[in-house]
Amino acid sequence: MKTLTTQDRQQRILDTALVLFYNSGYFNTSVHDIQRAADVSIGSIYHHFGNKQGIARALYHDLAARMTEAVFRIMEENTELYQRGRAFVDHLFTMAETAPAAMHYILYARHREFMPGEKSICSSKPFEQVQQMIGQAMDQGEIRKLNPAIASAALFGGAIRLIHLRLDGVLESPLPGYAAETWQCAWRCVALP
Amino acid sequence: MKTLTTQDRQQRILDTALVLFYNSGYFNTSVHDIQRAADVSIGSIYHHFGNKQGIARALYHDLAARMTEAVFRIMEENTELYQRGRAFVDHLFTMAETAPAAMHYILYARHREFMPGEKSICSSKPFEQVQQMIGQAMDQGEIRKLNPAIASAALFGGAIRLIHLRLDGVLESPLPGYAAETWQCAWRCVALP
DNA sequence: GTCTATATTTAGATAGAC
DNA sequence: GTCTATCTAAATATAGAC
Repeated sequence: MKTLTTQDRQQRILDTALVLFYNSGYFNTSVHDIQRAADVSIGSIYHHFGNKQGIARALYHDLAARMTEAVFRIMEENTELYQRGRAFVDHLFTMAETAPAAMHYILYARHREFMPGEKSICSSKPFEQVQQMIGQAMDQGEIRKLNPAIASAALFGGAIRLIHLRLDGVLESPLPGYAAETWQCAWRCVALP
Repeated sequence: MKTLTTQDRQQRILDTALVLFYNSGYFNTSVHDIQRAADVSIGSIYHHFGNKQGIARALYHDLAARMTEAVFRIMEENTELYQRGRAFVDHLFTMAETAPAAMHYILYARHREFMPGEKSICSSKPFEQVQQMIGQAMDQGEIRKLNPAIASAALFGGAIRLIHLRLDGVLESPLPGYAAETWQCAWRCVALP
């Protein structure tokens, strides 16, 4: 075995918690479960995260930050909404396959139930970026003028729905195979006449 | 005060539990909370529902049955997917306003976390009815040929997304006002060229 | 069927040695 | 910073009178 740095330890606690939350849910996972699975002492967990909520919050901020970064990168690498949205769907679908626990935690978890005071993922940074992106495209005449909420729901609601189905085990094939058709489909909602 | 029949009592337990689950979540609601809020003894609850899961299951079956009935009625009253889907969106949006707790419980709750063995809402009766409805419209040439999962996600993913936003407090206006535009938008995804 | 009182278990959290 | 041992509160569930 090798010795762990403090950072490694913290990360391992988070990684382990994420998987347990994914498999059993936040409330069915005890701090003792995390301690056992991460092979770390319970004292260590409380030292770093204060309490169980602290673990949830740390995870939330980590994953939200990563998502923000991804959206930012996508917006830099593409100029039009059509390309950007497509890249975003690709990103989400890929992530759902490679990091299902993380995807689940971001999209699914009833955060309010265990992180009171934390603002909903729908009001968070990456979500706002996407809204902004759509508003811009509307102003520039790339897409139809629509209620912004309806436009974003129409553009990404289908993809999100498919992710839910996949994470629920209803879809058997990997999501990336659906990305092209999903996006073409969604685009029709907002495309100019 | 008036005396309650056994049925009234059971229903009141369920109604109370639903609201508490909506406000605080299943795991943050204790059986004692339900007992207190419903003004019923804890013995009564255990007598009727066996355990806490029993309450959740009874609620689930009740609400799923009501949803199945609604879908069935909509299918009877309309013949084409365009009308049926529109009526379904209306139904969902109205229900989200008049019975948010019920809507939340159906759409949102992580049922697997507290009702192991129960099949996901996505594999349940009303969901299958909708899938069938779409398949039929595809066969009859009312809509484009698409992967069925993508088609249903495209048609109703946007509406579901808006319901989530509304229940999360992100949308301030009542949903029914969005129904027409939402459905017109969604329909473009599947409309013939 | 309904009630109160109680048993049992387990969770979250802390103390204090190292 | 990490650990073990322990405390305390609360939740699910049961027993048994009415």
